[in-house]
Amino acid sequence: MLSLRFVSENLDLIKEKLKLRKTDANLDDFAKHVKERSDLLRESESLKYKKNQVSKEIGQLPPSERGKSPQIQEMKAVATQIKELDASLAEVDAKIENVLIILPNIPDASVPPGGGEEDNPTVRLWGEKPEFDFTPKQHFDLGEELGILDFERGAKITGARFTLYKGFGARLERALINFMLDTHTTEHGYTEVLPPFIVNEASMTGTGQLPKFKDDLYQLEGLDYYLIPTAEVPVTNIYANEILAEEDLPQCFVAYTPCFRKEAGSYGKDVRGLIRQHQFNKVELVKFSKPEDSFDELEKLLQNAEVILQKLGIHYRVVALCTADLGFSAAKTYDIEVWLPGQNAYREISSCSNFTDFQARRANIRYKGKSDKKTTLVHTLNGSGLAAGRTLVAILENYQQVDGSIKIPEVLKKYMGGLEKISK
RNA sequence: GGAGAGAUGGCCGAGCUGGCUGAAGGCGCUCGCCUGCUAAGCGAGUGUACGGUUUAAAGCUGUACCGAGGGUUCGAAUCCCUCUCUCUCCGCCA
Repeated sequence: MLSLRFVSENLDLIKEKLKLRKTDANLDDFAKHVKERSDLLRESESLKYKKNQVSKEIGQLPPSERGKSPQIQEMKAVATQIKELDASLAEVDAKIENVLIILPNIPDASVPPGGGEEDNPTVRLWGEKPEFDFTPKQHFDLGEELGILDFERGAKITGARFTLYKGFGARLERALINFMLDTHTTEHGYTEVLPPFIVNEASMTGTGQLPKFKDDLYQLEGLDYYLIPTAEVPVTNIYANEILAEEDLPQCFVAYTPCFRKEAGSYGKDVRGLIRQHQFNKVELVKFSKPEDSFDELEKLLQNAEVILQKLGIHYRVVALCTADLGFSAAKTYDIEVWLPGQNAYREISSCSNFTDFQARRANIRYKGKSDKKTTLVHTLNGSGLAAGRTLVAILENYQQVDGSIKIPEVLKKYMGGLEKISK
């Protein structure tokens, strides 16, 4: 969320930025409402001042005289007036809040302008596309033939976009999760957390999923509880409504969680295979940083995520999301896109973002300076490190052999009990 | 699920027969003094948000906040209602 003050003082700038993002918001009456709010607030507060003063005077009267004090009648009227003013104020506040809460973050100045995915510039490439002297297969064919991925039974148990992993398929996914967690905790200094997989409405609002993206979430019937679409939600909310000490920043967390997404509006996209599931596993990196450090922290976080693919020896590219492709809460985002030879395409495997103070304002996460003693909103960041399911896809497609077996990447062998390859 | 107790400032902890309580007292922390150093001691300070004043900051000032939301009252941390969470006991359970 952007601050009321910032928005009301920069309406034209906001409109301009919204255009870049290709989003729309009705800001027509905003200035009017802000003025109205400030008038009501002032009036209400001055009446409250009067009421407080007079009430104090009444309290000082001897008890015998209190009952007949004309001031009581007078204050009765004032109290009614205050109640009416506050009711109007609440109405205006709600109008303002309804606009602010669905306004996206402002893209950072370094974000490339663009109209869509095709305008995302490539920041760098790592590794090379592997050469095959046969036609590489797609992961779902490989997985089914090896008996490690069972899409039909997943669909039977639950429905479309749910998959049953079996044998070394299940083991490989677990190996990846452990490999990622170990790397980030022991080599990159992140603290591992295992958060709840169900969160309340306040948490979802804090990170920006609610109220705008309710359709993408699984809500538990009759409750204001939701299945998490990413660990970003529970982990960022660790510090909701807290004030941290400056010397405790930055704080870096890594969490494995399953993620649950309705994928509303993606019918017909990636219908086969593991790429787009309603439930998938992900290792997520989350940071809380001082404002002046957050863009440096983003670069580090991105590199921490890249290391996973480097260690796995899989070719990828990093793209910077352009203004139109940026997510709702993000000020800047890099995507890591892994090479999938079976698909002959790069596919997103991680998204690393700096949310600046956008989520911190919603979730009310601040820190107190050591010298200046001021409280300031922190900056929050996060990125996948990485999506486990898609990483498994990348391994199947990049490490496939002509006989349909899968070589195990060196770094994963110890997590696979020394296994060299998965074969029939 | 049943019965009970509780939720106060960074922490502990009073207040809870309504007004003098933004909130006693202690601890912690910060600054100053003192001491050869440390400890002890002395003095002052020590929440957040929003608004007004100000070129700006500081300062001054107003409002709100004693788990959350409503209510009663001229006036509520204190009374009433609802909710959330924590703890104890019983039941059930991985």
